[in-house]
Amino acid sequence: MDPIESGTKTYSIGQLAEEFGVTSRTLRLYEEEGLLQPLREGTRRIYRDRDRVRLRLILRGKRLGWSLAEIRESFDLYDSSHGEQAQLELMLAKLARRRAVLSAQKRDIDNALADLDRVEANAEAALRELRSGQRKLSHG
Amino acid sequence: MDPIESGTKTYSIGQLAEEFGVTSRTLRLYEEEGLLQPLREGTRRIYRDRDRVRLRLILRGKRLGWSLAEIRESFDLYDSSHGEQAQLELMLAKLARRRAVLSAQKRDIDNALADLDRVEANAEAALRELRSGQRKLSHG
DNA sequence: CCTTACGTTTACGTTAACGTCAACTACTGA
DNA sequence: TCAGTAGTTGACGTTAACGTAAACGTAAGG
Repeated sequence: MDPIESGTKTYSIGQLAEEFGVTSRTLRLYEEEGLLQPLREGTRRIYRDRDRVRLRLILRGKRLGWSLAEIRESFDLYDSSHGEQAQLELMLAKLARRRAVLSAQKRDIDNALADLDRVEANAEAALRELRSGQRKLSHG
Repeated sequence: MDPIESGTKTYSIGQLAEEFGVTSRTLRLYEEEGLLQPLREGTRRIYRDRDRVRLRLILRGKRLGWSLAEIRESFDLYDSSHGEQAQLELMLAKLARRRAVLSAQKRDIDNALADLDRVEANAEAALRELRSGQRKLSHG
């Protein structure tokens, strides 16, 4: 069985931390907050691939400016796709909210990028000015 | 002069706070942090349209998860498009960094939206299941 | 003149997301 | 056997971004 590494690799806290560029303190905090659930081998934490997937999602959430509470909420959403009717309907509502926020955020980014474009064009023009001036000088 | 309100309207701290859904404490903090520079009328703060523009940018930054320090840095970038050569080149480098971060953030959002799609589809399928079950029941 | 509304500064309180340190355990290689 | 490395659980420290409260000033209205 398991001829080519069927994805059952495990990781120590140090390995995982290093791989994702965080500290072990951070991983323990995420566990306290219910965002990660590594196995235990005695007292040591054992992280599996599913934990890596979660961690990836956590860090993506952070890059989007979410709090740990919001990230946990999103996990709860993802996990509860099989409930009763009221549950599911509430979930769909929450998903819609998230979608709206994300879309707005996307618009914000596009606007910010457009601003960047303008400022960058200005700066480049100013630079060209300066350099053409320099050329004249060195040829004078 | 000023026949149709040429954009010289001013605002008290309370008005501005209310309009943008923040507290006056927040506006004072932003001022302390160098993000806003309202005029003074005696001791009272007088906000002009340029302050509203700034505030709008500040709040956009916050929605993107930026710290106040990062927001101020972006203002500094925008304001310093006319410096000497070294300045301008440094600025272009910083702009490139920002652009990269924003683009990455945009990819993150797209991925998050795709995840939402999947979860939402699941939930809707589950709901349809439940409802079709209900229909059977009420027709039995 | 007195209250009410709105503003001011100063300063301490609070929450999130970690950093840092201490004291301890467990395994490993020389 | 002992040093070194990596892990563990507390617990206290720190920074950012405000909230909150105290003590005071000022203009308007009854």
